[in-house]
Amino acid sequence: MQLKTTQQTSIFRVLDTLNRPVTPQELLGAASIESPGLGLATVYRVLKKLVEADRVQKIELAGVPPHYEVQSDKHHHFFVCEDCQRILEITGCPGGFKKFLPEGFTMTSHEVILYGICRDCSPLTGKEN
Amino acid sequence: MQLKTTQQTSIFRVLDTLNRPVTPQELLGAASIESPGLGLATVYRVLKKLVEADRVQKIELAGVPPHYEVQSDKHHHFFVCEDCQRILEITGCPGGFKKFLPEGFTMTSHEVILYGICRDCSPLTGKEN
DNA sequence: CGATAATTGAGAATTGATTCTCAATTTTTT
DNA sequence: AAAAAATTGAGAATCAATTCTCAATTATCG
Repeated sequence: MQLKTTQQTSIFRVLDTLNRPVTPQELLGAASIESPGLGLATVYRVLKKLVEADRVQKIELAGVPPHYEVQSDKHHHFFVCEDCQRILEITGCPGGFKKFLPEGFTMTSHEVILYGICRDCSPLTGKEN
Repeated sequence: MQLKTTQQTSIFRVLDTLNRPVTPQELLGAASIESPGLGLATVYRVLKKLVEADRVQKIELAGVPPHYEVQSDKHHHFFVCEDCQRILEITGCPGGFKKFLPEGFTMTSHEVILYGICRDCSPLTGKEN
């Protein structure tokens, strides 16, 4: 997929710059600065094509609405802040999950999600304190 | 929460008997055998109360609709069959996730989801073969 | 340049999960 | 058993995420 219009370019660039999973709404807000008047429908349209082209990944985790982020090539997992609801990519993985599979089962992939409080929301280090 | 009516009893008993995460629709189908005419609204009503009473857990995993299962006291994770979409509880956990947390972050819980093909859907051992 | 095709924004429509409404039925209380 | 309270089923309503519709705008081609 080639990015032709101003809107498409803005959406992808902003997503790439943010460099973390964001909701379509968040993306609309951020990309609207570059592309005033941008509509949510366009954000969804472009995201859909980018996902199909495998340039963007849709991330669905329990407890938070779907997020999108630029496709990353390296194996990673996620951290969800229970306070601000932000998602952060985590690098690193303990691995060795296959041994937990029941007999006869095959594993093609796995996901690890850590829940907790991020630095910004922590009472000791947070921006609010 | 005490189970008073036939419907409530059936819903909980069937859920307990199935002993795996199921969708409200699946539960409706199974419990309808014991309680003919059972309605989906009642299934949701009872599930909601059971969840509030901590006797049932709502399980939300990416790619599949919400499932419900009787509360289990032991730490566990899930396996999602990419073919039949069934969810299976997995016991065991590698642990040691905290070391992947960025500085200043706190972890309160974690989730591990294994995706793959279950035994029944496997071409070698599946029931269809 | 002028026609045709593609894209966009706004809001309506859709989708899937869940909740609400309300009359009918069942249960509980007295 | 009569009255009051709770529960139920069916379908309407809601809710959040996403898609569709359509007229207006923009881009592309000959």
